[in-house]
Amino acid sequence: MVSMKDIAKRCNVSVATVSKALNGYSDIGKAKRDEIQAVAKEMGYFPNSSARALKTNRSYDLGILFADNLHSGLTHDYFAAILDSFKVTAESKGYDITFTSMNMVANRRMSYYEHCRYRGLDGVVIANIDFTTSEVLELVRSSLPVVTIDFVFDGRVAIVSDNVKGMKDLVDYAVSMGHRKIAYIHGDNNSVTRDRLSSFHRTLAEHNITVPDSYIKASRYRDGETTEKRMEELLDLPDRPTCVFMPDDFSAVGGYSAAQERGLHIPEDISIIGYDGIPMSQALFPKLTTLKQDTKQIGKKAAEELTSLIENPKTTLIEKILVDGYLLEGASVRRLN
Amino acid sequence: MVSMKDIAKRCNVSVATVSKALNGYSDIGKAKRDEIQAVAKEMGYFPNSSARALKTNRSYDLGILFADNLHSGLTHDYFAAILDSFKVTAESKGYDITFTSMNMVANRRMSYYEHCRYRGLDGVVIANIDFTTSEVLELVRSSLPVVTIDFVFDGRVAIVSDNVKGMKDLVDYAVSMGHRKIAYIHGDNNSVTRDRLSSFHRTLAEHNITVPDSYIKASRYRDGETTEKRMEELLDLPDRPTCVFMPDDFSAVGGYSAAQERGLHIPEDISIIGYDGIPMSQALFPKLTTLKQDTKQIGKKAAEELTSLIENPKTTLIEKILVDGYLLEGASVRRLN
DNA sequence: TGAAGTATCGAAAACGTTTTCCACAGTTTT
DNA sequence: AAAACTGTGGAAAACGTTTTCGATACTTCA
Repeated sequence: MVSMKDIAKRCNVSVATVSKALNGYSDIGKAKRDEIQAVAKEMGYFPNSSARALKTNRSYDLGILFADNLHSGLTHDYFAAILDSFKVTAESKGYDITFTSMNMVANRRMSYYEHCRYRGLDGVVIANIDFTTSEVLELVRSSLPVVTIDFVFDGRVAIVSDNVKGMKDLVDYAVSMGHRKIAYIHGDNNSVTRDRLSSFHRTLAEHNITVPDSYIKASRYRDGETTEKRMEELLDLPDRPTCVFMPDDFSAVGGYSAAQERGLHIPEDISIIGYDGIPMSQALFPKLTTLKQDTKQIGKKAAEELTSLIENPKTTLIEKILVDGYLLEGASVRRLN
Repeated sequence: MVSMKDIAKRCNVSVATVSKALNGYSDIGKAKRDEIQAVAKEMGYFPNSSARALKTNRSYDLGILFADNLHSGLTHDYFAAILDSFKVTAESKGYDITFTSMNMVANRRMSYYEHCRYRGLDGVVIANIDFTTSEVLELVRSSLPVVTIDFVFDGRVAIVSDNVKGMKDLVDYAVSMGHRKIAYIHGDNNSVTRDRLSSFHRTLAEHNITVPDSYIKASRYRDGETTEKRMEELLDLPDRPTCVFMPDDFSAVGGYSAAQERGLHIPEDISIIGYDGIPMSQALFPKLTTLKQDTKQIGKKAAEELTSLIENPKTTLIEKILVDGYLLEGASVRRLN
């Protein structure tokens, strides 16, 4: 590998001069600067990020923490999409992305925080399902720049998909289509679910619609089988709902299956509404009506906030940045009026 | 940050001794070693990966190169699953994972190879769709340890899903179910598709079954809409096939839609076969019969081969490592005999 | 008892940068 | 003509490690 020393030797200058020429310092003559840059390019020079990081305490490397209980890992559509968007805009700003999951060094397991320090990461984005573990808390309470997704910590900036508005839009839509008997199979018990659930109830209340307890079922996100079972229970109800909200698009397929196995047609016999707006939802038959979460925007904002936090620490903290989704009208909801 | 120097001062030893105590060298007394380790832990010491990498030329960081033409990025189920598995086993071996996509440094775009050198990556796994770009070639021809997925380069180790055997298994299955009129909507023109297509033809020939040209349709991977159109064309054929192979599970949903929109039932009226075995395929109704690619094994093998290449450069190269999948029998194929 | 061996530790160089401070020349101001 | 800038460049320290080589003290052996 060709280093600054090699260039310095070839140009008969010092390494300090080379550094200045290559990094756009002003106290250097134009002639020398041009010569050095030319030689550097010719010799195929590239800086060494380790040396640079060692000296400057800046790695231009961002961590992403992404661990969920079910270990769906990168196969989780929603987070994968956010991550991808995060990656794209972070890279455009000159940052690399490194995973900050569990790791070993010297036979000892490092905590997330330790891992970040070890790698000298400039900041980290947390896109977890479970934010309550002590390791996550250690990271959040540290001095490292942190941005969280869909979870709010005091004093930390969070990018959150507006689940309240999203659910309201969906309920409003279902009601506008004439539905009054609306059920909700919800996902795991976390802040996202609580937001959606309370918005579900509040919006129905605004429409003066009461929802029986039997219309609220607990399933789990991305769990088609469990959701299918809950759907069957709803379909077996004496006073069956006309429209059922699913935990998410993926498990909505379980809802489809439950209906189709009973010979019911969607949306003629039963209407179904999803959440997420993943590509698959529009490949289903009939196309799923769902709320498209703006994963691209979420990832982009996360990267922007994180880099701004890094490069400009005095920025006033807007703690919570809400990102709107939008309703994706498929053909899975029947018009009743 | 507490460094070795701090520990050395506190223990009245030199940094060299601290380094030895912490890294398990033999030329150090047990008493001192224990004391130093205790103090290190107490002071919350962690090594600095940049300094270490600078000195040793080993970063314990692996690159993953993952760029496709459609920019499906991390939302590509198949690659995301492989990546996740790669990540898990690489991490268990003490390596971190960094993305090696395009990147800027000093306002100049780096090539993949330059990027790897810049970050001092120990090796890189390439899981691309398109392996023919000059940048990928530059990387492959370099001296960096490289493992490729589903593509074979001379002198490089490749992990490839056995598409020949996979397709053979599927065709054998369809034939065993009594199907003779079998169509194939295939994906983009690349080596994977060519393997599957030739295996499709060869296996049918072994069964003395001829397939009309009109039964072979070109679509694109993960493209539900195009696949749906091709499926419609097949269904409109005067001599309609009884069983249709899809490019992949995701676009198979397009096949389902085409059939269901015509009021056809799966598998009673038309049988459908997918490829990949992604979770969604088993959430469909009816469950899709497909070939489950062993993404977990592929990712694991890739990580194992890459780390072994790094840590033990003299390993004899097994250039091509085939990974078997297995048939996932759903309910989307009707028994005709 | 002297020589040889062994165990333990440290000094110092090195990895490739960045950055501060100083030096020197030439130029402008008094 | 002295003083004060200005522009350009270099010396050297520093970042936190690893690693070689030598030094010292202590054992062991003949």
